[in-house]
Formats: sequence, structure tokens, C-alpha cells
Amino acid sequence: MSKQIDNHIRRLRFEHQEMTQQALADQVGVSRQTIVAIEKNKYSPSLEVAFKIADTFALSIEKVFEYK
Amino acid sequence: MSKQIDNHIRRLRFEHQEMTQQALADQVGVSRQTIVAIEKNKYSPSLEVAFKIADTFALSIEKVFEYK
DNA sequence: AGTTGGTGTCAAATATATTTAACATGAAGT
DNA sequence: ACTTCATGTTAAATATATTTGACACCAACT
Repeated sequence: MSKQIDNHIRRLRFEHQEMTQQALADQVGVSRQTIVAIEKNKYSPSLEVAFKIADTFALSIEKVFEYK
Repeated sequence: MSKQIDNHIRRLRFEHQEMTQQALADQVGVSRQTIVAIEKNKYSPSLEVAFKIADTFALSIEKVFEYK
């Protein structure tokens, strides 16, 4: 019953000039390990980090993270 | 330069049958104090709580939280 | 064979979000 | 005057996110 959060970060990285985890981390202002953790769904990020990731790809949060 | 997160929770509560903080907290599954803190911008929520709040109002995250 | 870059993982420390419980205030009703 | 309800605030404890540093693996070079 409870929904779950997935994300398309890995795909989006590749669609954006094969951006590396490190490059994304730098843009967003977090460590690479944080990107890895979010990308692999080890935990869901703060709203702030979610917004920054979405911003990096010029997308809405809903187009980066799915809640369903 | 760094953007900031605001929200329209209070307004949305009133637009939804004058929903109380407690009622929203119950729907979302957090404590009332958490709603107060988010509503008053004491901190920004986790992405999960943000999604649940948006869900409660049947809106996208961007229509509940503004990042700019 | 050795090196480099991108990725995955782990553990310990720190920062931030969230809970619980308690108390204060003001507005509305009795 | 008293009660009730919605709200705001605080402090301490717990949970979760994030950082830092380290190491392993694999693919692509040289």
C-alpha cells in the first residue's frame, strides 16, 4: 500500500553528456557517495537535494523522482 | 545566489476544508510538530514527506514547495 | 604490466529531520 | 469563569541523511 520513491538519475546523467557521478555531485553540492546512495535507492534525499538534482537536469522533481 | 524553499501549506490547508495541522499530520503520517516546523520553514522536509504532503493536496511538489 | 577514471561499498563521524512530551497563547463556545 | 481546540514553542531523544576517508573492481588506455 505504501508508495515508494524511484529515480531516473542514472539515465539522466547519461542523457546529459555522460555526466559522471562526481560531476553531478559537484553541481549539486554533495559528495559523490550521496549521489551513489540516492541513485541506488539506499535512501531518499532531502527535498533540497532533490530540487538541486532536478535543477541540474532542468526538470521537475516528478520527472527525476517517481512516487508510486 | 543560493535558492531557497518556501511552501504554501498553510494556504492549502485552508483551501482543503480548513484542514488542521493535526489532520494533515495524520494523513501524512508525521507528528503535528513536524507540520508546524515545515510550514514555518524551520527546516525543509525529506523528499518522502514532501511527496506525501503534495499527495494529500493532490498537487505536484512544485505546487506545494517553491524552490527559487 | 602498470595506470587512470568511473563506479560500488564500508565504517565512523557529523548534520539534519522527526518524535515525544510538555507547556503557553488566543479564539470560540458554555 | 471555565473548557475546548488550533496553534506555536521548547528541550531531549531517536532516526535518517550526508560527509570523509579508505579500499576494491573493472574497463580502457599506454
